[in-house]
Amino acid sequence: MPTSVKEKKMPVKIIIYDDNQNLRESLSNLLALTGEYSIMGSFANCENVEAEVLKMQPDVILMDIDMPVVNGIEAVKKIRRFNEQVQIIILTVFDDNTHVFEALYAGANGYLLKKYISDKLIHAIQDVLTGGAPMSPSIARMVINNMQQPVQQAISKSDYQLTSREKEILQLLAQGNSFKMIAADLLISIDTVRTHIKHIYDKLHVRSQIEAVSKAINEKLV
Amino acid sequence: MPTSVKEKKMPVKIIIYDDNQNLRESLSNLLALTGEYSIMGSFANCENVEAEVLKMQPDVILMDIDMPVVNGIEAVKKIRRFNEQVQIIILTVFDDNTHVFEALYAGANGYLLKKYISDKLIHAIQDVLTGGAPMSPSIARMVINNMQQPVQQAISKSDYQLTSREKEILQLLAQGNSFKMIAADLLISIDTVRTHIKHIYDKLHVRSQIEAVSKAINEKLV
DNA sequence: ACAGGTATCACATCATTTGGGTATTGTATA
DNA sequence: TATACAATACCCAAATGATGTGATACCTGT
Repeated sequence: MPTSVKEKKMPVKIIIYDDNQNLRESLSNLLALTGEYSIMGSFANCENVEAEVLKMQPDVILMDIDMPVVNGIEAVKKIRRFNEQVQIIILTVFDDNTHVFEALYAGANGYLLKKYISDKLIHAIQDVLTGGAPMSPSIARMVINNMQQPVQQAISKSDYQLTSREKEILQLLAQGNSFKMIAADLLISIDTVRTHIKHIYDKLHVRSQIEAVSKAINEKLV
Repeated sequence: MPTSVKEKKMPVKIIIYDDNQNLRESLSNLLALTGEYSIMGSFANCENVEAEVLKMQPDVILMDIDMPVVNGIEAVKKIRRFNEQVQIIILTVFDDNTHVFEALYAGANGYLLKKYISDKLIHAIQDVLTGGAPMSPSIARMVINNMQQPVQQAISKSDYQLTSREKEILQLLAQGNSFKMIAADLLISIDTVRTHIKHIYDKLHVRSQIEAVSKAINEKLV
């Protein structure tokens, strides 16, 4: 968890990257109104993002995605190579899967659609500073759907009615143990292991160790 | 994306599950104030959740987690077996990883901490109905951190300097093919397959098929 | 032209796995 | 109580895999 809770008094240092000059000025004005934020700089592109971040040591960066020369996602990656602390909020018009996930994978802390700026930006900045991750609701939905996918496969998947002993043995097998090692582990004879494994093969409709392990791991049976 | 946009006029049908009677009444009152919501029912436990949801066909369900008999996460799973449309918002005091992910995996659409109910509940209900996923900011942060993990593993992962032929053979092996089948597939002799596999074992530091396949799949080499 | 790496093939030996069986015990259940 | 199933154990014969040693051929870079 980030540890960027500000001490009182100290204004929050912010840098803005966006190629639209009007927007940069609007943001600066909006943030200046509160008196709690100090705009260290605002830039139309990310050509010198590393130097700028290093020099100004901002607490928060507001980052557009679609900019000339270096796009915002690349810029986030560059920043994250040397700075894990700064809170980065993406401000963009893109609400498609690709942009959202690339940005979050790259290391962004929040993702706010531009249409919500006037409503939510101040709140979003407070969120990231207190360890939250502000996202427009539609973005959050995409993220959740993304994490649910593998599970929905899991739900539809049958478990082949393996007994608990058989699951145990399949698990040991999938971890790379030989019959002999499994027998030693479970304190039973190797022939018993063989019998269980024969039953497992029958139930999984496979004919060898390798097929069983492959199927077990791929279908997350273990 | 969900298609539960309500037509005007029709009030939004809501069911509440929470074992705290005071909270159930507070929620009902809060929602009744606006006149846009119709509380179809509120229950202290999920014993008959399936029948209730089937009968009342709610648009939104507000679900506590910690309830006697059937907990909220199990209830979400039960509901999702027959109803994909209803929007489920978890209302809970739990903000730990386990509860959050289990709930979202189970099929919840939003996750709101109880301390934010007065501030955010109305908004959260609007969110889920318009395809959003309301989450408390700290919850969103957990979700994002979770999705960033696998990538960081991926980056640090070594490739053991396998040649392309070796990777090809390892892949076929991990799909459950015997040496014989691999040889037939690649139109080479079984002894050649053996040799490649010997080299693979050396490079992966393993001594058997299963160990190699287990390592390959778990480290996403294939 | 030579060294190093890759891909190919062969032979031999020993260990492990597989595919048929059969059988005993205990537990749960119709 | 009779039946079914899970877990245990054993046997035999055949297939497959593990390991070592050696060899040929083709690139690539020096």
